[in-house]
Amino acid sequence: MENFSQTEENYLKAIFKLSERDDKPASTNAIAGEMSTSAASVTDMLRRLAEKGLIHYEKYRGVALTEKGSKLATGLIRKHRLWEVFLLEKLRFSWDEVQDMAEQLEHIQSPELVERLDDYLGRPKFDPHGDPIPDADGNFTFRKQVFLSALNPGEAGAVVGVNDHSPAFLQYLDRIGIKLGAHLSIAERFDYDESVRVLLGEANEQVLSKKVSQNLFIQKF
Amino acid sequence: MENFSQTEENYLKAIFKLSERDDKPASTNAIAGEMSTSAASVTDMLRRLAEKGLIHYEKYRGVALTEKGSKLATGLIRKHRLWEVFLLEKLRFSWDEVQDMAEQLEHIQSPELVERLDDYLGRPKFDPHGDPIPDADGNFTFRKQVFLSALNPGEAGAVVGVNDHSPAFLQYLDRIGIKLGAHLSIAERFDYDESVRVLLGEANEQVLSKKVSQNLFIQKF
DNA sequence: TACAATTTTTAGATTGGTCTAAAAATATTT
DNA sequence: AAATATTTTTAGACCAATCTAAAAATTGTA
Ligand SMILES: [Mn+2]
Ligand SMILES: [Mn+2]
Ligand SMILES: [Mn+2]
Ligand SMILES: [Mn+2]
Repeated sequence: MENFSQTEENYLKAIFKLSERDDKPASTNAIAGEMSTSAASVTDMLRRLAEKGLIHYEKYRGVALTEKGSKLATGLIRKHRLWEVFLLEKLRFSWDEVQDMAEQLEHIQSPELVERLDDYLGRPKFDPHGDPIPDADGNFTFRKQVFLSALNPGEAGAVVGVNDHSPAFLQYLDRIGIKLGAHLSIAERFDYDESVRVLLGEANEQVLSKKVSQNLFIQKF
Repeated sequence: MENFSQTEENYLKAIFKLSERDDKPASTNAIAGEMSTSAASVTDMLRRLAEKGLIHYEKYRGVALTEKGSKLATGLIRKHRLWEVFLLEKLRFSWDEVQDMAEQLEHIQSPELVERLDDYLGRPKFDPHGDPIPDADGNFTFRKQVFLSALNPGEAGAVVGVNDHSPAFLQYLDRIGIKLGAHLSIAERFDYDESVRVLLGEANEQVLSKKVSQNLFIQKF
């Protein structure tokens, strides 16, 4: 397999993420936003990625990954998430600290290393944020989950993932005692601001804002 | 601390290695050889590195690292060797496989990661090839060692390092049963081709070529 | 449907890293 | 010391990745 630059790889990941989000071609502007770069730079790069057969690109029409591009992006996500597990499980970093390091580690080129790492970590299926880790063939484990905001009073479930990966949000969750696997049930929903009162575990009651409830993935019991 | 490109970092390492080897300024050609690039490219890069205060550079006079450049190079070597230990000890790679991966991993930017990794590995003082791992302050553990070729018949010691890091040499050592820590003594020296007959451990006798004996570091008993 | 707003692309420039070929400086040999 | 060989630098070019400003295309609205 050819090698690609870290920049090219980051573009592929960005396009993958955007297509996954909306399930339609990613726009130049959206990619520019995701990559914190100018639209002009994106157009340049799209031309190059198309030339290398990594994306389908028609001027003004947005872009989608080709099979090849998709395989590559999935591989990057696999590496990113495995390294996150390593940093958390083995080096004892917390879930709000791993992003920047994984962002670099995902570009290490060595198929053998990825497989050994996967083995060493016990072939985890999810990363520290609850995101699925694709297997070596690029298959994601699917999990039935809903936003906390979609639960009705009386319903209960386990926290299985976060939608917002920002350190600020993750640290907030640490602070109020919510971590992956935590059990909770909806005690009350306030129409006023769409906040919810939840019972966490046995005896910990908290009111969570609408924003928070829209960023927590719950697997219903 | 500013960040430098992987290329700049690799140049610093090359210069460090060359200065260490001869203890005098590194020449443009020597660096070009080390980096597998043209002398013209090296001259270009030297100008840039000098501008950034990483090297002392006078046209036609060769180059030496500044304090700043030396600190940086030492940090890279620290990372490189720690990652090698990780790959060997944790991921079970062999000593002839780790070079390429460590060459990439050494560029991961995160001081915290290095320290955690060091901790995780039990603060090793030497890497899988017997090379000393500098501590966080850049201090190398010094070890009294000689080339096997410098030993006389009757003398004995332990193999503590290799001078040649090529997979071919390391695989050869694996093949004839020499690994770090192995005990050996000189049974006989042949003037004809400067090869030596050594006793390895209890009962394993081998004749080693001049070339091999010049690439093994021995700590005398 | 025409005009305005927005998005996207193009044009032209810059920086880092590389190359080959030629010129200049240094080192070696006679 | 002069001639020759070697090393190093310069000149000029190329590619990847980026930028700003301007032009072109598309989309939304009156
Ligand atoms: Mn990345
Ligand atoms: Mn994650
Ligand atoms: Mn390297
Ligand atoms: Mn080593």
